[in-house]
Amino acid sequence: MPELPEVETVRNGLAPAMENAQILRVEQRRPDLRFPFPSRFVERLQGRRILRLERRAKFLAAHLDSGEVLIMHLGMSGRFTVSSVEPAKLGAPGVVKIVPGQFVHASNRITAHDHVVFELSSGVSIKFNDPRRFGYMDLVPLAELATCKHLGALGVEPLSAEFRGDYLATKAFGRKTDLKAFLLDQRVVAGLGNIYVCEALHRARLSPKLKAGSLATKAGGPTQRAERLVVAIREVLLNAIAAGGSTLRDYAQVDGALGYFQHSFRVYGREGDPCVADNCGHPIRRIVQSGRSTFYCSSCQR
DNA sequence: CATGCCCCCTGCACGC
DNA sequence: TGCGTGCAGGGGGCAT
Repeated sequence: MPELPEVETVRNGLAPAMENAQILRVEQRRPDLRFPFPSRFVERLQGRRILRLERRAKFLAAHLDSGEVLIMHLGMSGRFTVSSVEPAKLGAPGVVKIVPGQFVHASNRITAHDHVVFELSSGVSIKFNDPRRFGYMDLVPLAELATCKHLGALGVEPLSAEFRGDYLATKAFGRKTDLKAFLLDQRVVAGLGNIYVCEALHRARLSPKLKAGSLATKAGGPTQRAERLVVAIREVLLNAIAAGGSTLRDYAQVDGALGYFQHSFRVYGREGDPCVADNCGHPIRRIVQSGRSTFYCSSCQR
């Protein structure tokens, strides 16, 4: 699920409960997720204080007062749920579930696929639930954070000042791969996934089947396509974050005010629907690239 | 190095 | 109702 806007939304939801809180207790309910948990995982967390919670690409990074950083990846189906340990104390039903940007009431009980539970001094317990177990957690020293195996090869953050047409052109120069696959490559742009690549390409009016190399001129500079793409990626991500991300599954008790960017999709999941671009109306097509669905308008995306 | 394919895992929607 | 098939927001690993 979680692409950059969803992870950013989860970070925003978790940060108030996690930052400056002490980890009182950790329950690790299985030996591995996608990868084994690091050795002595529970012991290295319990008693530590969380200094701050950051997002990098699709990762969450909780900086600890031990000098280590807890890295968390949500994979496809990872979710965090925050519930108050003692609801009465906080004076509310007090139970908040953080799905991509959505806050819904959740039970305090352990349910299927709850793999990790953190109990914090801020009075909440935070559960990590991940049915498919493509997510994972790791602990790395702060000094090695930027170069560790998880973050070391990542490209620039698309919402940072370094993300510009000339950056894309440099990365794309001479590349024969599809523009779609190029943008999904986390070493190029860190945080895009299948949905937002489709949406950005439509907004930039670029075909997902173009060669990535067409973002660079023969001299290696940015083409007009590269500049359009930068603008479109920024715009779609900012709009999605403002909407609290996208939620593709239905939840019984959803706070409708959050996580509604799925209603703003122009192509994703809309095969056969008329293209909403001005004066277009051409039916949206679904094709498969790199083994994943691509939705696009073959008329206005060139 | 770049590229393409398979795989990890569970749940769900759909067709018969 | 039950069952098989295909597909899902990610990305590591391996062959070519």
